[in-house]
Amino acid sequence: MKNLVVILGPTGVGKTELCLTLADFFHTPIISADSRQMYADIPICTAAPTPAERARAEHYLVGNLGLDDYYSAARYEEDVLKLTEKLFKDHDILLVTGGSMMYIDSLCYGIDQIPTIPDDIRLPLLERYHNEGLENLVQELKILDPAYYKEVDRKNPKRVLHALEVCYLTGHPYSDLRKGQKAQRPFNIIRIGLTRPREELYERINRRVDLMIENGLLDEARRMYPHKGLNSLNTVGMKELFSWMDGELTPDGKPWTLEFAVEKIKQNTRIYSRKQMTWFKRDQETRWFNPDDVSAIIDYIKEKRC
RNA sequence: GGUGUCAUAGCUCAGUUGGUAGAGCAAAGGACUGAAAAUCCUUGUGUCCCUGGUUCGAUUCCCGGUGGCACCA
Repeated sequence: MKNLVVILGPTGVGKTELCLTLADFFHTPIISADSRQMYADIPICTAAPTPAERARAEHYLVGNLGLDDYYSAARYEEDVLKLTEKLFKDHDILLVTGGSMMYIDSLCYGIDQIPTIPDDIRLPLLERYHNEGLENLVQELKILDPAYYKEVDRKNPKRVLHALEVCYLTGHPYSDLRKGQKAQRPFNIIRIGLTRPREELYERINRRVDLMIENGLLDEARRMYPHKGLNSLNTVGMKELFSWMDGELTPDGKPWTLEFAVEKIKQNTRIYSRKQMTWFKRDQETRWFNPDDVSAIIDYIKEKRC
């Protein structure tokens, strides 16, 4: 039996460093579970493993996408399953690490088969949303998929729009395709969560943002600025710097300063880390550790591996 | 030193013609099935600067004090 060790946790907790240690100890490659580190052009912003770090272990799914490549949790599931099939030929243990909650869950538990929405369906709906507002579309969903209408967050445009997209594309209610069944994997999954006292985590996040600035985050943002509309750049660390470059106004009516933008990056990263914890906490199969407690983590992996 | 003005939530400020107060931001909690670092929801008790006075009742009016700011010396 093969083992997939999934190391998850909030941003900045110390996943990268721990995983390099584990990869060295167990002689395994590292598969990233980070939806933003996949984009090759924003390594500083996403705190992607550096060339030096990548030299210490084989890395997969880092810097493998262009800014306007389409990607999704479903593709991630598919890509990693293919990858593990190949890598398990030479390894009994593989490491997966990252903080993208939905990617990790789609890998561990599967995701329903729902077709990818082509632009000729997506774009007109988006336009209708901008012109007509959300309420019209919600009413339409009520007709096309009354079951989903009941449970969906009707104030969340992304949810409502996606449900409609699926209805239009397939001709069936979106809820018919939402099976929510847990997938069986041909390998043993060991889920390890990393956490720290909140104050400590926040300090690490703040420090890391300062380091990013020192390491050239501004240049990275300037290079990306021409593409700022892309989803891949709707990312903490880029969007705040774009706001600063655009001279956006703060709540009290003054233009953003660089200092303000940096504070916002820190703040939004902290908020993001909390959202990650909210998601991760509810999973019952995750065992939690402090990332500094390396020997306990190694012992746990040894105990759980098949 | 004199005159004026301000002092209310972690911050910026509303407000109460006298019946103990509310916005934005921050902060915290939550949701989450193909754009997820996205998107969305919920949560507001604080010596209303301090002492005294008037009043049934003062954060609100009055005297004094303290601190900030402005102007005059």
